[in-house]
Amino acid sequence: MEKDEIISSIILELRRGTIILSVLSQLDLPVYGYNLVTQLSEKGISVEANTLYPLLRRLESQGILISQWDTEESTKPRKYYQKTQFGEEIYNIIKKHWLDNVSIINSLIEPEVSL
Amino acid sequence: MEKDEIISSIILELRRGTIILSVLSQLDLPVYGYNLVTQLSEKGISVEANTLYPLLRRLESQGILISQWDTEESTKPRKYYQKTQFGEEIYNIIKKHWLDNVSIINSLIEPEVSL
DNA sequence: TAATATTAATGTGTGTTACACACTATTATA
DNA sequence: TATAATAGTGTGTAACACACATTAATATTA
Repeated sequence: MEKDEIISSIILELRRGTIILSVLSQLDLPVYGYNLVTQLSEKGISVEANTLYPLLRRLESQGILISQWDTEESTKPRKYYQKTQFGEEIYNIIKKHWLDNVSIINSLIEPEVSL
Repeated sequence: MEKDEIISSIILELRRGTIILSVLSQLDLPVYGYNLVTQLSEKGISVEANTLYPLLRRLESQGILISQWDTEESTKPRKYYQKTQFGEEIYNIIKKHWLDNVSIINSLIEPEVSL
């Protein structure tokens, strides 16, 4: 296994799990999948479309999101997702976990934070 | 799937990947596995021993760590791990990725950061 | 003191889960 | 007619949890 492979596999694991957080953060208003990809990409988070679509479906099956087809517009049919109230609840919980975890890890990797 | 299951599975994914970072952060000096578990636990990171041991071996097989048995002491034999120079390099790279990623995600989940 | 339980320390094996990657499919638009 | 927009499926991989095994030292109790 080469250096680049090693690094990218570790980076992959690092990003893993944070995708849900990123996605949920964008769903205050209804957004469709393809738009999420570009939107997140613009903000520095690169998510594969073929990762995102199953993720959205999974979150919907868990009751975190609901979706609605929009076939009215003069464009390809789009499936808009938004958080349910349950999803909002979940989002706040994992957001807290994230922030806690970040501060713990940051204190581990940068012991000379203070002053 | 119940609420608690959903949450803990998401949290699991969130923690996943950060374990390597946490572990590497503790290996400036040689440390043995069991000690890592307790040490990280004290600092707020709970890692299962049966997660850690394979992880350490994996990192060693990738050249990130080297190990050395200590059978001299009047205790059970301990396998001490420390970063190689390559490991140090990798650590710095993924640390940077982590910090970048954290700031991106934090800006996503807390749009009202400034001032 | 002897017997036993607990802690310290490392290890293996299996199942689950999410992500990447490759692919298909359809409709607008350039 | 080709490319972008939009959604989907299927397979492989890799890491983690969980359960279990093993040995040696220490603590507890008989």
